[in-house]
Amino acid sequence: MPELPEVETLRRDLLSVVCGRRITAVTLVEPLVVKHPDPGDFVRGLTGQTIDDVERHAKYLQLHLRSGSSWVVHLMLEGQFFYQPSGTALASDIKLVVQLDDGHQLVLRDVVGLARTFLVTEEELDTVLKFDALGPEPLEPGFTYACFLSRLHRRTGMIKPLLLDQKVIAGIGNVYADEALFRARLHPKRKANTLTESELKRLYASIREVLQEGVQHRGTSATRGLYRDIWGQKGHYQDRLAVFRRQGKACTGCQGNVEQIQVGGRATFICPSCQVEAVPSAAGARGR
DNA sequence: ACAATATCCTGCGAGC
DNA sequence: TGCTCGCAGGATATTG
Repeated sequence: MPELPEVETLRRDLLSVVCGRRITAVTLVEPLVVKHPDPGDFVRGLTGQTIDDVERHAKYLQLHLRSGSSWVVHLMLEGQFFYQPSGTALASDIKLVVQLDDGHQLVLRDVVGLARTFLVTEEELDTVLKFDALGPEPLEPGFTYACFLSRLHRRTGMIKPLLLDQKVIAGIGNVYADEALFRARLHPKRKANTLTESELKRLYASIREVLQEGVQHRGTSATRGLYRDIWGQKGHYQDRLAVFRRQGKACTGCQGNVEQIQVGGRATFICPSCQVEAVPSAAGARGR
């Protein structure tokens, strides 16, 4: 499941190869992956376009086209996006093949069938994709501690589901939410409005750290559907995970073992001794 | 407005 | 062995 670090890795690699490339042909194998506009208009609109830039918004990849429109891809749980020589034998579950004028093809693959793609105008980025509703980018300079606090202001829900909410903060998924909460020594079921100032500071720093490290190590390939980069290579952050999918294994910070629990309907991994659910009783637990 | 839950989809592991 | 069942999980819709 590609999250911010994985999609950011895809973005950077893509940027290095597709800028200025013209799309010479589009083969839509599975029309259901196109959510906007209708499949025919998608193929006609994409064909002949030149790619000028690649951006990321939360877990969306946005390929800017010279027309001013954008080709947007969301990989959801198991989507893969490859850049490979044209004519490379196609794997199973290929949804879309886009030929470029450099003798390469961009391939969208997805076993589960939840990945989705769009061709949108500048205006439709907000009306169709709701980009304007996305929370702040946690690795951007604008994501200050004050910004982080404002996103959690008066929120009463459990902290982990809030971290997963793309409208609260953009780009965090199940892997990095668990890693950030472990690093901050916070139980995922803690209510946001019960977090103390020191806890909030720890969480803010931890979110940035785990995402930065994830990017540095080119993402995590430990999950179902194995994340791969545009060349088909794995990331390396799975070797550094402290809790995610490490149930039964030794905690990296104490003598205990990692456990798996359910939080908000999601599999969640914690060290029960490092991450206690109780609210600290000492002073400083001012509500937010 | 917010919180909580169901739904989508397919492969896979557990259990019988 | 082969079947069923439940789970995985990001985004979205729905319900409270």
